[in-house]
Amino acid sequence: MNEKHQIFYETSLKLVYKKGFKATTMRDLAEEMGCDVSNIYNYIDSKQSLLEEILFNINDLFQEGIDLIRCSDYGPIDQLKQVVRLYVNLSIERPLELSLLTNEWRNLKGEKLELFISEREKFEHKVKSIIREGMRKKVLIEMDLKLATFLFLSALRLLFDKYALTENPFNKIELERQINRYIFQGFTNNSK
Amino acid sequence: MNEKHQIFYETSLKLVYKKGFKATTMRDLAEEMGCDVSNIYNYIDSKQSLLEEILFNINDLFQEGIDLIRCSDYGPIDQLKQVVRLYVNLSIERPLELSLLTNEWRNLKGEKLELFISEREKFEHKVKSIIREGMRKKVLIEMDLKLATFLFLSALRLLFDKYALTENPFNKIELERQINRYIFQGFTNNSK
DNA sequence: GTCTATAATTCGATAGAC
DNA sequence: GTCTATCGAATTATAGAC
Repeated sequence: MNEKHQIFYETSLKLVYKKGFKATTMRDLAEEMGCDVSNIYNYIDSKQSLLEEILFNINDLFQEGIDLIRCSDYGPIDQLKQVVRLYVNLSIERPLELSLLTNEWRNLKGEKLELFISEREKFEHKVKSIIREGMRKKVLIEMDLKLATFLFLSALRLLFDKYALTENPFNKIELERQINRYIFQGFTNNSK
Repeated sequence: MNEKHQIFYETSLKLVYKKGFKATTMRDLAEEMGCDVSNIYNYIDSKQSLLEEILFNINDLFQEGIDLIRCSDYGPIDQLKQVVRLYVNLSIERPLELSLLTNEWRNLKGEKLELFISEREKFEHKVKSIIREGMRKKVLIEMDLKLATFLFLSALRLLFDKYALTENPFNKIELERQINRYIFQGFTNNSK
């Protein structure tokens, strides 16, 4: 990936985030790059391959992250806190890619779509296995495993929205601390 | 809205949910309806107006719901539990519309897009005011108000995904109970 | 690498006969 | 309400000159 490709990659990210993949035309990309439509095909093979590149790049970071966490010596709760950290870090550092990951994957086609879905399930399954272990050890509350995995991940999955465009009031450490307290201790104040 | 319009409306919902609004063509809709493309314009004015109708219909249900909750006599936590119930009910009864609400609103244009965004902010503001009151009364934990609102809503916002396609293991009451416990008491088991 | 020009297709929408 | 036929615009992508 040379320099021009890199510039094109980041320009594409911004535009697709803003307008959506389907609504972003090659002409839009060319205008944003300040070149002709035909030049874009020097950097990529097709519009479709651009989406594939973006989505599988960011997917790789999640898969690497969760694998590192799972082979660590931490207990279930600390492993889940590492998952929180993974999402916080990527949401801050790569908010646009995370947005496309949740909003644009339906635009993949054929075997790429199937591959993506299976990767997504693989990731969820790994998180689920941590939660299952936490329930088995009684450090997490007993509840439907699938629902628990969904609830735990849902807050993290939309986190990018707070960082993709809006300025943010506090630093990464404080954000992580508040999210962890909300998730693990709950919303109700029991300190009284 | 006559009967044919109703059938078309529901057919559109399924197709747009499955393929996305941009990727769903008038020809796709016609094929699914078993009629010609030109017939569709007997039921709607344009493809764009179809999206507007769907999104503002479901938006109205949320606005009515949150307004009813806010003018009730319940305390902050019970009002938030009513918000959970609102999402659970709509996620079960109208999962496709909820999916479009979160995934397709970017495809609105001009003043309709602006209107939608302002409606969305209005709803969030109302939820936020309940949470603010809960923090003031010390029944909710002290934390950044914006982050708290985001975390509370994020789990509810993606709930439709569990009901749009997948079969589900437990009933509405049990689902609501488990979500409430997760949100308000937290993920950690403190019963020991 | 960059442009002009254009192919080949698909899109939303309409006119007009029945 | 339903069809046939089609318009005009927009789309992705390519060929070929420089």
